[in-house]
Amino acid sequence: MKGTNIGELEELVLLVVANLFDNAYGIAVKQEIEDKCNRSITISTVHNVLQRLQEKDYLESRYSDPTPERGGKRKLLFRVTPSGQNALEVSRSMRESLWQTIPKVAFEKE
Amino acid sequence: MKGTNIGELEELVLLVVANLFDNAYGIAVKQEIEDKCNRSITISTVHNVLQRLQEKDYLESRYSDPTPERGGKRKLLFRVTPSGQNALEVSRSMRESLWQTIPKVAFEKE
DNA sequence: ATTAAATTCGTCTTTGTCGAATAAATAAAA
DNA sequence: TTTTATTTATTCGACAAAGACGAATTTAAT
Repeated sequence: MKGTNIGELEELVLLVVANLFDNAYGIAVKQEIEDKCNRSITISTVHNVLQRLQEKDYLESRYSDPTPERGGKRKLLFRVTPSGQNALEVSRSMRESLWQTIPKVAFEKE
Repeated sequence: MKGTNIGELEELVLLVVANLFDNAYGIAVKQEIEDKCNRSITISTVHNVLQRLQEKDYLESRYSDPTPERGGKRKLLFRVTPSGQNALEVSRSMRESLWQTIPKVAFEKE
């Protein structure tokens, strides 16, 4: 079922891109995931996911200008599309409604 | 990284098992996912995920007695473990905190 | 040339998905 | 009453999609 669903890491990356809104490129996303989410991840994994999200039309991208620092080549900047925003909202509300109906007994220590 | 992470479907199934607390077996989980989550899924997929969640120690199981109805063989009933509950709470709060910090501009129509 | 910031490529593991096979119970037929 | 069919349920084997990484490549400043 290629393209319809949204994986766990894909959702996380989508949220992080939204957070970084005007500076969302590979390395920044990696940093944010490691800092805010306390989870280690390699840069190639991040790029892989960013690319797949773009293929699914949940992200769009453009190149920035190079920056005047050593090695400061242009960055591929990402932004969440309306479709991506929708996907995020759908999975959030689905899960929240399931949380609301969990009977208390389900989580009781016996 | 086998065993540590929790996939998107695994999380959904975990939430559904919590919802069905004393009647969480394969077919009931399948029904619940199709009804409440508006998503079609086969019974073998459900069983596969249930089994993997048990291997990860996020679910535990026991057999029920057979029921006196046609074909009413014993069911394998699942319950969320404390570890599974924790996994659910961790991913929920991680995502919620990311939602809280998304700048409004990120989701503005241009 | 060398070093640094970034992205792309190729490969492998884990998760998601299904069809078909098997098992166990009741009901119907013979 | 024993055997055949039907129903509820789980297990098995295979493959596709998502997650993950190391190494290679590109582009810019020193």
